[in-house]
Amino acid sequence: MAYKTASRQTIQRLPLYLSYLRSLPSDGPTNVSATAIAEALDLNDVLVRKDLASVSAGGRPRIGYITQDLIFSIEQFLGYRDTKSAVLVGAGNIGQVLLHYKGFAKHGMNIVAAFDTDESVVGESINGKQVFSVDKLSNLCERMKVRIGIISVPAPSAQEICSILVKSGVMAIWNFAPVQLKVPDNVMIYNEDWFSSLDQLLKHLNDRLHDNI
Amino acid sequence: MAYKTASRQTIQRLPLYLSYLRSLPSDGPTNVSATAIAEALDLNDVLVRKDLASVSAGGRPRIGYITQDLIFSIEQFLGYRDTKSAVLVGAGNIGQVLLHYKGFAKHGMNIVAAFDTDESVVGESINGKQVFSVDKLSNLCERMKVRIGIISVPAPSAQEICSILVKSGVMAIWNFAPVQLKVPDNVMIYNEDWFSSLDQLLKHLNDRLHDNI
DNA sequence: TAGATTGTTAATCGATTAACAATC
DNA sequence: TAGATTGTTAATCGATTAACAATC
Repeated sequence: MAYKTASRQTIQRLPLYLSYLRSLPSDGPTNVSATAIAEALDLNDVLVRKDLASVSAGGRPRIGYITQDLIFSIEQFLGYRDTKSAVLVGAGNIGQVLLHYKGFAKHGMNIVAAFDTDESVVGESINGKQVFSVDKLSNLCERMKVRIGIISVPAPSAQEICSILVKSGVMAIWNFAPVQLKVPDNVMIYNEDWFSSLDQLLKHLNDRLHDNI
Repeated sequence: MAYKTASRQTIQRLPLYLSYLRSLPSDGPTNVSATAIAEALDLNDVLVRKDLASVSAGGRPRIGYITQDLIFSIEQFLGYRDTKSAVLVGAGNIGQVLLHYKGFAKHGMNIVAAFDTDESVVGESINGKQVFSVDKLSNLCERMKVRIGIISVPAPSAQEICSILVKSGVMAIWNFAPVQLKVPDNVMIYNEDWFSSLDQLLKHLNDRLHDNI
């Protein structure tokens, strides 16, 4: 199969299409048109067609795409269809939220273990996931060939944990600590930066309030 | 003062500049060049200058910008310098994390009260913020002219809470529930969509793993 | 057939980068 | 002065949208 690529923007929209397609009634029509998707999501229809072209085998004029095939293609493209293991470090507030999330499986990610330094949490089991001492982190990652690390520790410890993860073979890090982590070029960092969207919200609100004086 | 505007991208970068500027040693030089900022943040220097032009009174050739003035200008532009009140609805896991966050004040936002339906939490105080029954939500928002609502309730209740907030005069909503909320055009929604960045991480990891076969 | 829909090619748009003159 | 730096104007780049031919 030719290797398909997609722009960052396209990858951001694909999950939207997926959730729309999944929301369609299962007893409804088996086909769906790019025009319909575009209208439902308030996007340009050509844009939708271009995005879908980077994922699917293509639709048919007058008919559109076969809904189920499209769902499958998007899931496959995004990698939802083969499960990847992840470790979570920091079983505090945010860590607990993540450990309780049920949606990760649908996205093809499985948290196999949690880690913390706090002795009172170590040994416990949260939503079926065992919490280990951070001492064990490196060893487990290497043994299980874990490629995804989730960092939900306080900011001051984040870099240290990050370095351990990288040394243990982790290739992608999902970072919830408000720190700019330093990693080698071959490791990907995704920062979950709440303040970024808050800042935009506040900026726009501010502008609106001033306009209305 | 002429009304300054900035693109969405610029607004996203301004907080980066701010955090870099704040990180500079206070006993160091009082000036900073766009070139230095650009290098530190791995950006193009002309880009930085353009961004700063939309915020500040301008720098001087050979000297650069006065660090403190620049910090002030960015804070002012982003609206950090006048505090806005917010209410938080849903004092569960994520809600607790947000209530404990200390950084909001620096961004000009203050959570004045929390709300929940769970009787066992109502009446309690989390990090100095009182938790009220949701019944009181509408009344408090109107009385205190609150313009920001933070939704951290489970997905099924999100739309209902959202409607109450909108009816009570809230103009901007920061949504942590994984739901597409419906609001009038004049209300701004900012979704904190964890899955979006997770999807990109997983997609890239997938591509990398396949490349290396 | 007529018309809805796809997919492609060209035009537009906005953001970034390059080139360069102005300045201290 | 020489050179670092700013800010502006033009070129480039990538993404979106428009126009349109192909198809069922």
